[in-house]
Amino acid sequence: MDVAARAGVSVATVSFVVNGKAEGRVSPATRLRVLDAIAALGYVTDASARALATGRRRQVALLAHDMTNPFTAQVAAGAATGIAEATDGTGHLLLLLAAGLDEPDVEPVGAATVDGVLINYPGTLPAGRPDLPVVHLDDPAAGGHQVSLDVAVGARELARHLADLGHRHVLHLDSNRPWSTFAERRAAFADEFARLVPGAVVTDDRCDIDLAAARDHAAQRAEGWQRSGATAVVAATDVQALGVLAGLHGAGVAVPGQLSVAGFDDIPFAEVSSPPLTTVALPARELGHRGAVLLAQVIEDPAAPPGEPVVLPAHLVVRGSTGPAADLLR
Amino acid sequence: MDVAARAGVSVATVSFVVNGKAEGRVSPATRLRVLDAIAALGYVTDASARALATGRRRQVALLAHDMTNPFTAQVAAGAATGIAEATDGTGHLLLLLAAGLDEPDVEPVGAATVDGVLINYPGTLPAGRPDLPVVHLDDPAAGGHQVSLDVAVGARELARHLADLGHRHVLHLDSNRPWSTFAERRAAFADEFARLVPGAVVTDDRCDIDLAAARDHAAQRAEGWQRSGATAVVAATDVQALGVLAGLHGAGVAVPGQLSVAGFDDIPFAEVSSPPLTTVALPARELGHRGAVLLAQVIEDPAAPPGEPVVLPAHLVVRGSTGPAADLLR
DNA sequence: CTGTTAGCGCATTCAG
DNA sequence: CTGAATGCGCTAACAG
Repeated sequence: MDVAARAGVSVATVSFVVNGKAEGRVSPATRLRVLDAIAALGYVTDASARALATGRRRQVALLAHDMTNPFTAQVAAGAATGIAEATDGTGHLLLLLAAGLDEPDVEPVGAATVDGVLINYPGTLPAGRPDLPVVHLDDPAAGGHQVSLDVAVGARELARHLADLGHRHVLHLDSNRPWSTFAERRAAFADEFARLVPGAVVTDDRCDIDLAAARDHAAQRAEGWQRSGATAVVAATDVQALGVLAGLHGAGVAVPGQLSVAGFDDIPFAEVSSPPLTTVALPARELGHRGAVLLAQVIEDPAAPPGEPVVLPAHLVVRGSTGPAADLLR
Repeated sequence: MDVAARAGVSVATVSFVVNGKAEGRVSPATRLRVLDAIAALGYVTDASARALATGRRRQVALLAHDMTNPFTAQVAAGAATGIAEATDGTGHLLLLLAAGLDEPDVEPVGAATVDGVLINYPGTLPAGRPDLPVVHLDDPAAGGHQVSLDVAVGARELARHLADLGHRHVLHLDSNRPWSTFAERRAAFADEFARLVPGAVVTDDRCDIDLAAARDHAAQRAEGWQRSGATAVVAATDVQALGVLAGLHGAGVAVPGQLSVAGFDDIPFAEVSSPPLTTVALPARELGHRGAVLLAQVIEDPAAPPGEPVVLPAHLVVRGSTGPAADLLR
């Protein structure tokens, strides 16, 4: 290092001040001299070299299926602040392993590029590094460290809400992805709904988690749904629910007049649709945040056993897209 | 390496087959033997060590202001596919330097963690590494390598569209960020509008690029806007336009009956709002994609001069939020 | 076609 | 309190 030369000290000394371990090792005077030299030379420590020497990559990855999805984006934002906060000073970076809707590229995880992984893509687990710190996000079926959402509570609130409004037949529009969180949403809703209203019927349908897909699907099925006697549709995600809203609007179906609509997530756009969407709010940002903090701990102490999974509350947010069952009005 | 030992070869040989440079150097037989050993031992090459040895980090960063913004998310998605495609096999990773609305953390760029940077955050430039490959996204004011959007063309189309509908007074809701792309949007629109309609008036207003902020702003100003004689509002971004739509709806203002609304970007949600948003479509995904491809080239050959900036076309998409000027109907 | 060797830039012992 | 030496795991010349 020429920084050492310029300051007239050894590389070790420079290393100490750079890493904040100068305390009790380096005299304040030389420390300042080193700092000056660093500033003068515009020296920046090489992350790769440091990683090689320490074994810490100072990077964590977020594995998700689609950054373009508002929910995922919120999780990412939360994870970013969380990891920054938890490793204050050490500064871990967030590596996004989520591009399009297709399989994410897990190779970098194997390539020892990261110290840990946040997984919000159920079923996708990094191979080749069995002891890599991992925390699962909203994947109750996964083992190990995880932070989840209590979707069941919200789903039950939604069931009660619709029951109170006089609905007896609801169409459940599920996602095409076989993830446990979706199974849980459906089960909790259907069970509670059946418990609450005698003779309740929940019809199942499904489509991709995609605005356009949901819109087209709804536009096409709108008439069928109504003919079947359904007075409300509950979508597995807000993206789908908003698509449904658009599809129904296009088909001339009044919401909530003829059909009530609700979703899960409470993404920002849910608040500004017309009508505003009734939805089970899931704390995406906090999910990411808590997950990152947990991951930082696991990285710190990989040996620690999983412990109780963190469970974040979900609750129903009632807005304008749900109203009295249409058949009551006839 | 124990892989070398297990295969009975030297580390160099292993390195060759791992890096696909075995052609003409290693016999197919030993190559297979090495591959077997790798598989058996579950060996993965250490990215840090490789980076240290080669000087290539195999990572690029995307500097943006808010991953939660749909436009940014699309840019990121495009960049991810672009970088993957451009470096096929070499596989660069995408590092996201964008969390909340606050200043992104540029430190990693300085820490030599990346081979290059994609900047979609005008004004923010990585310090300390003057020769780092950089490509600017949609920042016409920036020098060097860049891929931009021809927002002016779209803005003029929008001006013509509103002029044709009989609008003479439009309120322009700008962003609070002093970025050249926004200045260009406003200028191109206002100039063309003034050229097209005699006595045209464009009133300026502004608010944050935030759904809730725009909604509240619109709800509060709705009456004032109308009293001022404005018959249309053009927002700098779709996020703001959608917020305005919600705010006006809440205030009981009919769109496009009393006030027409238009934006810029054509984010996915613009298509499903009610009414669907008329907007100047900006190819966000391609912006990211092309930017990544360009960056890969610059990384490949840093000495090459910038050349002509890539300019992507923007065009108006007319949907339901714009209609005849209200004063014509009176 | 394959093995040997010298760093890449830094953090960390161990002596001084 | 400070300096010199060692190695992290890998790649790229260079020999053989």
